[in-house]
Amino acid sequence: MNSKNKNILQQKKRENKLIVILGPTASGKSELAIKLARKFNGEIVCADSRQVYKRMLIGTASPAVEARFLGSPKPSFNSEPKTELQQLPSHYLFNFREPNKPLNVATYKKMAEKAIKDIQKRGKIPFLVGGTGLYIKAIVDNLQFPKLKPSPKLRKELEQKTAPQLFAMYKKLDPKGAKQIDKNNKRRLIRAIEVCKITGQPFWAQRKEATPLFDILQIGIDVPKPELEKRITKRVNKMFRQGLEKEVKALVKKYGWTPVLKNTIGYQEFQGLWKEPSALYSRHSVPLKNLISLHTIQFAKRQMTWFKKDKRIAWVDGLSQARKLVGFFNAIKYRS
RNA sequence: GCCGUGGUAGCCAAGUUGGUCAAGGCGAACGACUGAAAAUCGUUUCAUCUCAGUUCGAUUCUGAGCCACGGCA
Repeated sequence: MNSKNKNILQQKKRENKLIVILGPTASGKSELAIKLARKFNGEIVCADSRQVYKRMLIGTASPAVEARFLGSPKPSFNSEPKTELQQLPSHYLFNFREPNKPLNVATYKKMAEKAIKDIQKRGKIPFLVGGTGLYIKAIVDNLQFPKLKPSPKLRKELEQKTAPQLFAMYKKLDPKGAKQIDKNNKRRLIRAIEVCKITGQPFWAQRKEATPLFDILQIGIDVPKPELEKRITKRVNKMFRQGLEKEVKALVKKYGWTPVLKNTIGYQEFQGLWKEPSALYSRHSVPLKNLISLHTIQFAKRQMTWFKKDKRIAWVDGLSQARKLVGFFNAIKYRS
């Protein structure tokens, strides 16, 4: 290979970088991402299945609460000095989707890839930041989803059946897959049946990865469990102070209890609590806070279970990050 | 002090007309995960208040004690 080609290759590789910052909730991902992005001329792409939604800022600890770079609605966040705001890196895929229009992995993947490429084209470094394991995996491993949209009709029909019935159905359609599938998990069974029925092919054969589109470094933030739990409790308290209850009420008023709201920690817990409008805060806030903290802690555990499997992740303890990152960034800094 | 009710896992809670008893839920630990993923699902873990009596056998029946709750004083 001559040196010219080599150069082009190298150039290409540089243009292809993607840095992923992941970890459980409340581990400090956003903060780290903003710092790094500032330092290395980067921009941030959301990898969080809840921060994509509009008006769900406080309960998802969206970075849009701290700063208004995405035009978050209320003037209460307005007090940040302008210079601070201007220094904030651009954020993509935050706070953009209506909570009554659920986003899913496949759609997310398309959007995120587009955003990443766009950032790269402009010579900046994309930082993919979030805690949704599947969303990150979709990008990192370039997951190829079966090419069909979910069919609400079929799903509704299947929803009526019991898990054993669904399993029997699936077994007929895809005997191989049936051996591996989680046979009590209706949600998975329904999807698997859906794919088989519509495509006429076994579901298992359609779970594919492709070569990654990017040159990726995954950085995980590892916080010891007791400390993480403390941070979570503290953050839940903060959410209430910031007006979580108001936020939830406004959402419910506008959209009703949509699936997204019912499936989000920090929101779902409010269901059925507003019989007398004004009484809530003092009466329920303690048990409510505890419940939300508990669910968040359990969620963090699930996130870690997912992330721990991926041996490519470089774990940092939140302080020694810089050192571990230097090597990776050298190539990029070199460039300009 | 008297009367009543009750004491089953870290918490809530079933049941045994006496038979290797010990459901379930929450929690906890661990895990899975390809178009709902902050979702969904799996595995494991832990118990009969104490002492005595009746009995082949007591978690169940009897008595005493301790504790909790409610009522009356």
